[in-house]
Amino acid sequence: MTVTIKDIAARTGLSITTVSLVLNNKESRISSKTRQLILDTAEELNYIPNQMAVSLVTKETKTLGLIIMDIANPFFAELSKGISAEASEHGFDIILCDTGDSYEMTMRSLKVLASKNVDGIVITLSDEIREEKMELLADFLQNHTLPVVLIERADRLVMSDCLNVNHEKGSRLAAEHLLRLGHRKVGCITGPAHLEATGRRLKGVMDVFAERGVKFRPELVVEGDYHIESGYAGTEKILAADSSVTAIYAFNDLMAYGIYQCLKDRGIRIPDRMSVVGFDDIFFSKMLYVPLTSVALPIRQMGERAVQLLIERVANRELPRRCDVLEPRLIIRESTVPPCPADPPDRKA
Amino acid sequence: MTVTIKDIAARTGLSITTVSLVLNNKESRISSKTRQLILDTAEELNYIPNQMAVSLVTKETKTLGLIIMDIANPFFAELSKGISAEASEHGFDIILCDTGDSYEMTMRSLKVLASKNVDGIVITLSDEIREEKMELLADFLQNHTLPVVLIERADRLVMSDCLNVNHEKGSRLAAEHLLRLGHRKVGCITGPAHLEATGRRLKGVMDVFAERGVKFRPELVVEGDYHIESGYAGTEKILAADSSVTAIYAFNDLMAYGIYQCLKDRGIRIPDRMSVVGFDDIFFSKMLYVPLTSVALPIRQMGERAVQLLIERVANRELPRRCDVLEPRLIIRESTVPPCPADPPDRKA
DNA sequence: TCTGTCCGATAAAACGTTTAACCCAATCAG
DNA sequence: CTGATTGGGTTAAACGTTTTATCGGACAGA
Repeated sequence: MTVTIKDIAARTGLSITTVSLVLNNKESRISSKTRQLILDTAEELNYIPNQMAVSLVTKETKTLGLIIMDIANPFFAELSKGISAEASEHGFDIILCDTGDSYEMTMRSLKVLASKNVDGIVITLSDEIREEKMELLADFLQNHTLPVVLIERADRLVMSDCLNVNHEKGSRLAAEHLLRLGHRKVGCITGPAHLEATGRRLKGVMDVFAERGVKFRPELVVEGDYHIESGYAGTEKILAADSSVTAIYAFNDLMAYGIYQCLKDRGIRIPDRMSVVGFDDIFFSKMLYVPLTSVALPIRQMGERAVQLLIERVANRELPRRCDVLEPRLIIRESTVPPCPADPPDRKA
Repeated sequence: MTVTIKDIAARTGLSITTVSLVLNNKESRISSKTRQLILDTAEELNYIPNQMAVSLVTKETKTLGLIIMDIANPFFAELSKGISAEASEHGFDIILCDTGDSYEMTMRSLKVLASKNVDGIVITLSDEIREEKMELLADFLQNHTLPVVLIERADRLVMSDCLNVNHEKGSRLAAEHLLRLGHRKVGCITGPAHLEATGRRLKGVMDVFAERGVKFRPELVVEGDYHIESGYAGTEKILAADSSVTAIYAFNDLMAYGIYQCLKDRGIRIPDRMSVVGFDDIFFSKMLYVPLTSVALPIRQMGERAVQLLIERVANRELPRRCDVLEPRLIIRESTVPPCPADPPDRKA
C-alpha cells in the first residue's frame, strides 16, 4: 500500500536506520554508493515520509495554527495570505480555524490545535472575549505552553508576543492631511465606542488638532458601526449639527461609501464641496467614481511579521516578550482637496 | 511535561488500555466506578490526546487539505469559508495551502498534504495546469490514492469527484432578462478566450438568442481579461461597432465597473441609456451608485457541497464518481431597465 | 601479533496511541 | 461439582519514524 522506510530497507537490503540517516542526510559516514542506492529506490518507490511518525518522535510538526474570526472578511483574508506565504517560506503549513467570531469556537480550535501538536498559533480575538473568557483562554495557553502571537490585541493576561497596527498614527495622518489642506470644520464617523481601536483612532485626531491649535468640535463626532448605513446616517447627523462642515473622516471605508451615498442624495459634490477620508483602503476604494483617500493598513506585512515572530519563538522559547507595531500610510486620491471658500463671491475672479 | 494516557494510567493504577478504552468510550465492560475515576483524572490533569499517535495507528487524521489559488481573492475566501464551516461541522480541520496560482506550489502542497496524511483534499486548479502538468498531477493523485474533489474543473485525467457551477445557465439568466426587457442590441465583454468558463458563458448567451429568434451580433462581442480596464476598453470597442447598443453584459463585475466608468466619461447614463449586467455579484456591486444587476454564484454552498462529497468518499472509497453542478441566480438591481426608445420623437407624448 | 582508530552500518528503544488476544475470578446452568 | 459464561481488566504488538549506542572489520602503528 503506502511505501515506508521499511520497504526501502527491504528492497536495498539495508537497515532502516541507514535509510533514515540517508533520507535526512545526517551522519556523513555513509558510503556514497549506499547513499545513492537508497536515494534512487526512494525515488522509484515514490516514497513520502509519514509526518505523523516523524512528529511523534521529533515533537515538532512544522505546522502552525491560525485562528481567525472570519476568513471571508477581506481584512482577514489578506492577513491569512501574508501568514500563509511567510509560513510556506519557512517550510511550515497552516491549519485554518475560522471561529465566526465565537468564543466557544475559539476555545475548541485551541484544543484541536493543541491536540494536533502545532508548533505555534497566530490568533485574532473577537472583541467579545474579555474578562472571564480571556482568563480561561489565558489559562489554557499557559497550561499547554503553546507559542502564540496575538494580532491586534495586547493583553496582560496572555503573556504572548503580539502585533498591532498604529491606529493613532493612522488617524494622525488623516487629520494632518485634512488640516494641511485647510479644512477646519471636520466631521468624524467613528467605530463602536467600546472598541479599543476606536479610542485610539479618535485620540489621534484630537491630538493633531490640539497640536496645531485648531479647535476640535466634539459635536461633529458621531458613532458608527462600520457598516455602510451608519456612514449615511452619520453624515446626516453631522450636516444637521453644522452644515458648513467641509470634510468628513470615516473610521472605515465602508462608512465612507455611506457618506458618498448621502452626499449624492443631497446633491453635495465630492470633493468640491466636501472632502472625504476613509480608513482601511479596501480594494474597491480606488474604483469609486471619486477614488477615495484612505488610511492603508499594512495587512499583509502584518501576517508575515506575525509568522516571523512566531517562528522565532518556536526556535527559542526563552525570548523576552515582544510587541511589534506596524505603521499605516495615507493613500491620497481624489476625494480630498482644499475646502471650497465659504463665500464663493470673494474669489470669483 | 505534556500529560499522556500513561500518566493517567499511573495516577489511577490502571492499565493504559483501560484508560484508552474509557476515553474513547469503546467496550462497555468497564465498571462505571473505574470509568468515572479515569474521566475525572483526565479532566484534572488537562489531558489532551496526541493526535499524531492516534493517527499513526488509526490511519486517519480528521484533517482535510485545501489547495486554493489565492486566499486573498474574495471568491476563494468565500469558498474557503464554506469549506471550513462544513468541515468543522463534521469534526474535520483543514490545512490551507495557498498556491498563488503556481503549478510548482500546487505539487508541493500535494506532497505536503500526502505527507501529513490528510484524509482528503479539495483542490482549485489554475487554468495554466493542463496537458503534461495535468498528467503529472493526475499520476500523483492516482499513486497516493487520495480522495479529492476538484472545484470548477472536470477532467478525465483526474478520476475524482468534481463540483462545478453552471456557467451556461448563469449566462442564460442574464440574456433572458435582457431580452425580456426588450433589448435587442446587446454587447458582451467576455473573459479570456482560452478559459472553459468563457466558452460556456458565451454559449449560454448565444443559445438564448437563437431560441428566441433574436439575431446575435458577433461583432458586439469583445474579449476581456476580468480586469476593470478591459471593461472600459471593451465598452469603447462595442460603442465604436454600433453606438445604438442598449445593453452590455460583462462576464464579471469588475469589468462591469469598467463599463460604468467609460459610460460616465461619455455622458451615457445608466440605466436610462444603457443597461448593464455583471457576473459574480461581488460584495460591492450592490453599493455602486447604480446598484448592479449581476449573476450570483452560490459560492459558499459550493464549498459546503465540496466537503460533503469529500467526506462521503473518505467514508466509502468505492463510491462511483460524482460530478455535481450548482445553479447560479440572477440578482436584479437598478442597472437594468427596458431600452429607451430608439427615436424619442415617436412616443414623445 | 596485539592494540587502537576509523569506517560503514545496524540493533533497539522510544514517541503516544489503538486493538486483538488473553487472563482471572466469580457466577450460573445442569 | 463441573464446565461454560460473563464481567472487568491486562499484555503486548503494531503504527513509521528518529536516535543513541553498539558492532565488526580493516588498517596502522608498535
